[in-house]
Amino acid sequence: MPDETEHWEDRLEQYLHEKGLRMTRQRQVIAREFFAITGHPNIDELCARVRRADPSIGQATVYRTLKLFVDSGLANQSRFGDGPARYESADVDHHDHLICVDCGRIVEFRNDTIEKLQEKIAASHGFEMTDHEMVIYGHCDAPACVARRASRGRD
Amino acid sequence: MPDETEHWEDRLEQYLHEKGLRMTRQRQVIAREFFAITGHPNIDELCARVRRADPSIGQATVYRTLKLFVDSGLANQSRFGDGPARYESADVDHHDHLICVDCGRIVEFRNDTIEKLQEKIAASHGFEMTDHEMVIYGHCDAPACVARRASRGRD
DNA sequence: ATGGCTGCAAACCGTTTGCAACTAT
DNA sequence: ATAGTTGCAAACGGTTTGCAGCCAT
Repeated sequence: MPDETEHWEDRLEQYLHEKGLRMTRQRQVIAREFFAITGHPNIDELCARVRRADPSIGQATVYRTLKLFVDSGLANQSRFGDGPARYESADVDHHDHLICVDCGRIVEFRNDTIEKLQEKIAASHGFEMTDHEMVIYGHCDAPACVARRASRGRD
Repeated sequence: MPDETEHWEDRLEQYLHEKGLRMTRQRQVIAREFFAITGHPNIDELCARVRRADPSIGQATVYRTLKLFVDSGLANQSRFGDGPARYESADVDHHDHLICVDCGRIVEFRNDTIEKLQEKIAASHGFEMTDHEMVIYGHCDAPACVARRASRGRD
């Protein structure tokens, strides 16, 4: 189990060293921008941010670097519905997602009862659980969403 | 709530009629093939089967027809990991999926405690749940998978 | 100097769409 | 007759990849 208290700088450096890979200016910039974001950026959003810091960085490099982060365990990839892949730092505890089908707001939650049940369910079917995804879709209580729903209901 | 005891023939016909749409030879063939499958076919697999029955049916029609089934509530779409969309008949009770990361085997399960917890979690965050997806990934106990894992563990 | 890394553009793959011909109503 | 439907092929959007040059080691 990785030491979650280490900073991503050290963890990334260590991973690169282990694998004989190299720390580059691009990887530094992408990592700095990525780990500064609290949220679930997709590649386009990340690309925009990265390019504000260094416009010369190509989209392909951002794709390749995020894949590197996922492989190294520094980031997690999620897919919500049909949309593009979204990423988040893995330096926090595991959690699942709640998504508003109206405004796209993403809320994180964690429920230990469900986590434990998942293990149990997997085991009862002869599976050794390695991972899981859980996304709940619904209408959130943001004023704009409630209003939109009310006016649609009237039609 | 739709009457689950009606056959898909009637439900489809009713939906088409409601929406002013038409029953065509292609839709009949695709529906017959789709509802005869127990499993989670993707478009390619379905297409292959449909074309065995009628080689003149185009892939686009299969895509459009499955979308129709989903819109009508006759089918559910799922996405597992990165792969293509998979479909299954909605004429059975809701369930979630357990997928073997080694062989791709898909096992269905249902757990009412989790279902109820999901509602509660959504509500506690001010969401009105409309849907949810839950996929557990793991290593299954099929002999081939156990063997593969054992030999990989030795490396 | 070596071999990993980069940006670019082209390829890829699942899916959607424009179109002219066709067909269920 | 009307308007929905079809097959085809082209377009699409997100992602990956081949390549020639670049740069960290």
